[in-house]
Amino acid sequence: MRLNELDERIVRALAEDARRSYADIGAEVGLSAPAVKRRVDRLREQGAITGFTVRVDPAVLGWETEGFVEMYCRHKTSPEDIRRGLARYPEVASASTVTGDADAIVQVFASDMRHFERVLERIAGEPFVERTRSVLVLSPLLRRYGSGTPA
Amino acid sequence: MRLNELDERIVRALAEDARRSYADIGAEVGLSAPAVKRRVDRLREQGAITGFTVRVDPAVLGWETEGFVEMYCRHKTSPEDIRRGLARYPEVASASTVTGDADAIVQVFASDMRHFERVLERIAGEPFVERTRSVLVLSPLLRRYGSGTPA
DNA sequence: CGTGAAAAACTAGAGTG
DNA sequence: CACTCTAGTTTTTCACG
Repeated sequence: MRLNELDERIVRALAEDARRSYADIGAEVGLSAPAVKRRVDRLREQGAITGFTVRVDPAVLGWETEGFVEMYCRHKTSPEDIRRGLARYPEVASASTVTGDADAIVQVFASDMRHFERVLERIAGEPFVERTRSVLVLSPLLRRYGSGTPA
Repeated sequence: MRLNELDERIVRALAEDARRSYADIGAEVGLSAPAVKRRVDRLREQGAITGFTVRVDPAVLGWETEGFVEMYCRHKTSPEDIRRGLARYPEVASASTVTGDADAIVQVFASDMRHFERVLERIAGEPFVERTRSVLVLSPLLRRYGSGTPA
């Protein structure tokens, strides 16, 4: 599915500021407020827009420690198994299956090193996990588009 | 800076749905709508909340190909050099310096494989880059908290 | 899609503990 | 100082053309 130009401009406006009024966005793209709302509603129904969220400074919420965990899984582990297993961790901000040696890359936020270690141990103990390899984030350089901050 | 419990619950509510009304959030945390608004305003002033954004299915916006690029940099490359160098790429959603062999991990979104390859070549050609190693995302399993989608 | 009216939400100000 | 209450304003929402 692709969006037409109008939908894309609306999404772009919302990405910059999701609390702008429909009338305001409409003035920018050349539509009335109800027309903008109708399109946003439709985009939500179609799953193009999956929600609205807030961009937060991670440190302020106490998520001081961030890392990436490469997961090596047992044979015959399905992506859905991994997803279900990881969904239970609030510390997991994102996870994807990937090409290369590892099966998945998991982005983890923790309050401190001890917390990170504890999460890592629990993940490594999941039945579908063979082993893990992780790197810690030293400093986040760039974090655009509201990228991954736990709540 | 740390937040008190009330602020944290408000932020958590907004992270789930940034368009919930103040009154609605207030009912959950035990405050009136104006009280919630005042706290949100203050959090924005303090920089704890940096904005509101929309969660979008990347594929719908034409970002079909995602990958992680490990960067190995020349000696004496500062984090700030890396940041400045990568900030010019709209395809770069996030970048962090990390522990381990590589110096930085960069998350890249591209429209397709050819586009991804082109971006990778340009990044590898940056003067501060020695070599890169990249993995492609096969399927995104989990993407919470508005995690990294280009606009 | 736009218009216009009703309902809801926002927000500034005043008053209270 | 932070809250609630109140009231005016703006925004959202929906029916209709």
